[in-house]
Amino acid sequence: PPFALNRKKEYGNVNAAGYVEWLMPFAGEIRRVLRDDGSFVLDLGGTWNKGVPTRSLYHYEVALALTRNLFHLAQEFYWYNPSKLPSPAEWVTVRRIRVKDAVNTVWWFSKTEHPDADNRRVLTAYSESMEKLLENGYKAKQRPSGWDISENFSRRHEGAIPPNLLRIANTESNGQYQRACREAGLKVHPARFPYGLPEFFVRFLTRPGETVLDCFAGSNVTGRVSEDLERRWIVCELSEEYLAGSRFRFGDMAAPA
DNA sequence: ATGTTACCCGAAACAGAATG
DNA sequence: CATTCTGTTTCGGGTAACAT
Repeated sequence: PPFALNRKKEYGNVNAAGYVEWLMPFAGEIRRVLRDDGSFVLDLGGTWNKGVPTRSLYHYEVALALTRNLFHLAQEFYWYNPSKLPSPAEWVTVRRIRVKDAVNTVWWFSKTEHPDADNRRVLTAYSESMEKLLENGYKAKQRPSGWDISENFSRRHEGAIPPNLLRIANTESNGQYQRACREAGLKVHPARFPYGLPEFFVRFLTRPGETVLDCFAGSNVTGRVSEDLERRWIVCELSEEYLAGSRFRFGDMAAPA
């Protein structure tokens, strides 16, 4: 959904005060259509209290409200976008009393305590040092921190289990969607997901043939990802112009209706 | 009193082209 | 094929000046 930014984007943002009240009706409907073992993933960027260099707690208020009686919090993730600009400028680059804000919280909610999930679908390559460790062997013993590390630790699996910090740069500049929008004179959506973000959660939390819903679709990266991963998908978007542009993600180069 | 616009400030990543 | 270069992108904030 749109974040509670002080500087509004062209699609219009909601203020931090009242954000929970605004979001709750959507959350209720999402719960209604969600399978019992389904997941609800919510990407919420942070924001600042107007006029002062202190942080709003609105995204935590959202999490508290949603876990009161609608959802369980399965896990929280952080999307780290290393290519974020050093902003907000007033506090970060002018007065230099804060550092740049480069993570979004991504809340993973579920209807029951055991949503369908499998981290073997999102394994990553082993790090260089883990590769060395697997090559040279590993001495099983109790570590100083108290961890009991067994021989099993030197077994090579299919890959490394990812952390809940997702490092995904958002720098795409010349994709099919952007080029086609420019040619057609349609506005490029000003806040798109990098492909890898929805990809991670669709892989992790759904299986082929299952259905993904994005009710704040924007330029429909989620739909494109779901299509590629052979999931069924349904998206909603308020702006017909963004929806028209999103058709370019599917090779539909005809002038959108 | 309230809304609008211009201005200011700056770091890193990455795709794709060019070069070695 | 590996490296280097080029162009483009990124869910901002306050403030001053001006308009309604």
